[in-house]
Amino acid sequence: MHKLSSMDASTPSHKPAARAAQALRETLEYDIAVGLYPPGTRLDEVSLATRFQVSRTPIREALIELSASGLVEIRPRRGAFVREIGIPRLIEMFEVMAELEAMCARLACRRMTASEHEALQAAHEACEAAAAAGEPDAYFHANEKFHDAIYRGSGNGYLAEQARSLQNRLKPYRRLQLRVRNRMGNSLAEHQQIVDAILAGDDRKAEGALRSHILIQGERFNDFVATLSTVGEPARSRAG
Amino acid sequence: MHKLSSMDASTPSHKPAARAAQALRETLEYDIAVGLYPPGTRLDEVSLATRFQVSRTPIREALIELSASGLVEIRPRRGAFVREIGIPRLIEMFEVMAELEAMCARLACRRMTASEHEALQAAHEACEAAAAAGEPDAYFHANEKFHDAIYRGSGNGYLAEQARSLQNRLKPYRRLQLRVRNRMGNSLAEHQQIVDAILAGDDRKAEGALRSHILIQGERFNDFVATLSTVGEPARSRAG
DNA sequence: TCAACGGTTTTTGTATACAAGAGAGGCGCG
DNA sequence: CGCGCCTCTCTTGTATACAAAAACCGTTGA
Repeated sequence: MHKLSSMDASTPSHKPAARAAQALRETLEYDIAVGLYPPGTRLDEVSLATRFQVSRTPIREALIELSASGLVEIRPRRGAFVREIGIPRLIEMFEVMAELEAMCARLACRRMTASEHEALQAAHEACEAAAAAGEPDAYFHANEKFHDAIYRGSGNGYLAEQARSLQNRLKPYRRLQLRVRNRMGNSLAEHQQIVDAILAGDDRKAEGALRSHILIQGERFNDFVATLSTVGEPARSRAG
Repeated sequence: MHKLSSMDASTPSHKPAARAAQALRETLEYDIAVGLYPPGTRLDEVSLATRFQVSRTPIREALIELSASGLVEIRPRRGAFVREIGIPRLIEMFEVMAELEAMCARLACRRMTASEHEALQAAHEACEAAAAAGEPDAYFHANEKFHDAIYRGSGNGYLAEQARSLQNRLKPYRRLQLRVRNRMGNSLAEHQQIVDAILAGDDRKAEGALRSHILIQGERFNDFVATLSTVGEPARSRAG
């Protein structure tokens, strides 16, 4: 192939990549997530093509994939823009996320196998370790695995996929609010309740615990952005 | 057979289409839904290009969009195939659909406006009319509008989008099972209960009614395919 | 001075050309 | 006669070329 070496400069992983477009999509996802391309940014095809040393074709394909996943918006004959999610929409997404996770928890109570129970506990302990060490990044990753263990435990592969996808979509925002004072400790306590409920098979309790666990995140995020009210809004400049 | 001279020959709508790729996607969605391309079919790019009188480029873009929505699967260097959903996966999807709709109902109880109440009742009456006339197709469309009224009533735009998207994905299967004996009448009765609960603001009841309304569909579908067990499977003949 | 108009330029969308991997089939070998 | 390898073809994936639409910008007229 060509010099793909430069192209994953910003991605942590670097696979051979059967199709360049797919690798490009992942790279762009990452770059958008970390803020290299802030919301509202126009993603110029030729600039991206020159940056990644490929032609416009795979760039376009990657942008189309991103638009399907909702990360960018393609306006006909106008180009691709990093989608601005806006606080109201974000709250809506957290609301849905809460319900998906609650559903996972409910199903997990009835369907989890013994080995899945172990995996859940292991993930929980990893969270404890990260929290004890006071490392937000480590906690963030352990937290992802914790939730993923519940998704898997739902015994519903489609549900797990959807949950994972939305979790991924909300990732940058969840990450932000982890910095809120004592959020890590509270999160861990909530995890403990969730684990207890699931292991006890109490589906009502597990469902409720997980739902509020997520809703709290949404609310905390809401508080958080309220603090930065002047910073959160100017992105809306497109309306002119 | 090949003389589908105009490309939207099989689509009901015909817009000018800013991008051909998007129109192509809709056409292919429709064609797959109605069974023109059964599950497992390989979607050859050049064949599609000649059929639609365009080059491979917009075809590829349409296929990528379809793969993102899950309708087709793109295997690297192998081509695009109409995705075989398989009964287990389908049941999983119905399970998620039930939860999404239940959530819509719950939220709708608290958030629906007066005009949305009217819209819901109007949609319900349209269903009654179609059922009275004994027209499954008309009922199918009225039913879609009925459910959409609830999605909208949830006051959660993201949720509504997701619900609509999944409903669309399940459309062909729901349509199938409408033919089951007396399903239309039962469906209507369930609708009545849902409307009553929502108008009364009884979120628990509405949630439960809508959830079982969908789950019943899934079960009926399961029964239905069980009947055709010999017909449902042969698509897996790749090994042959 | 401002607004509307027309040409120019940039950028998207599509078509075509080219490269490379995957599969089929034939050939040789065991 | 069966198995494996090699070649050849067919298809996908990418690059480039071209068309058309939209943005840009200066001009012109009121």
